[in-house]
Amino acid sequence: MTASQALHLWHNTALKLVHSDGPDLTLRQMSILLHIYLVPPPHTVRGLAAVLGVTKPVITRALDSMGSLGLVRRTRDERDRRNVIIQRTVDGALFLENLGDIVVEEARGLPL
Amino acid sequence: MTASQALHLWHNTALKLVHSDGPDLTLRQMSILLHIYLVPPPHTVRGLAAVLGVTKPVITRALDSMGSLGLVRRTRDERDRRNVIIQRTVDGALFLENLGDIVVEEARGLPL
DNA sequence: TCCGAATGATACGGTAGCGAAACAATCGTT
DNA sequence: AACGATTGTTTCGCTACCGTATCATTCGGA
Repeated sequence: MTASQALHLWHNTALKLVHSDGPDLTLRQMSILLHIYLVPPPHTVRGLAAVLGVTKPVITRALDSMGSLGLVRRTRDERDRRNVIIQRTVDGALFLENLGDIVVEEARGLPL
Repeated sequence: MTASQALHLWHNTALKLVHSDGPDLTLRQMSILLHIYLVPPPHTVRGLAAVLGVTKPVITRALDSMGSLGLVRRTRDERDRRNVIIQRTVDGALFLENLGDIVVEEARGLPL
């Protein structure tokens, strides 16, 4: 894959995401969501903050937003009640499934 | 490319963008920037609004933001002074060059 | 039991985005 | 010259995000 192809792929995919009337996630929110769904659990606020290199309130806010969108769910860790375990949802999985399909589709139609 | 690979590609790239202390562009801003640099000129506010499917103030605001970041430049169209021509800059080209390199690099290291 | 450490949430002031509507400048036509 | 159409910008009220600092809860060891 060349740099030019990569930019066209990013361009076409971003454009489709803008066109779709789905939720309008920040780059950070997108990163968090992808991390939760692609990396084996458990996921905590502190862990995500470390991985993303951002402060904890950023994670809390992102979980608030995506939680009210139904993309993610919070549960207390019963073994250490200070922790919050972030869990996947059906809607979140569908959302990312759709994203993956868009990327694949755009990659297929790329100029050589 | 499989959907899983696509998601990993998106994940790794988004993560690198979050880590980098570069400008934090919205998905819409990213779309606009890519369009300006990948599609032959001329580019106008109205044209971009139509392509993105958003209102004109969205484009004006995005150009304000990215203009002050040096990623984009505005010029009056002297043949029809109602139009504003959006032009590329060296910094904008460098920014996207870097993005392309990140995507290519991440695509290379993808799990099979 | 008590006290420091750790985790996540909240408060605060500031910035930036949004859509809808109104505005200013310019053009083309009459 | 005058008028309507077109283009881009601005304004308005609103929502959401940011980092810093602080708070509440919980844990674990002295």
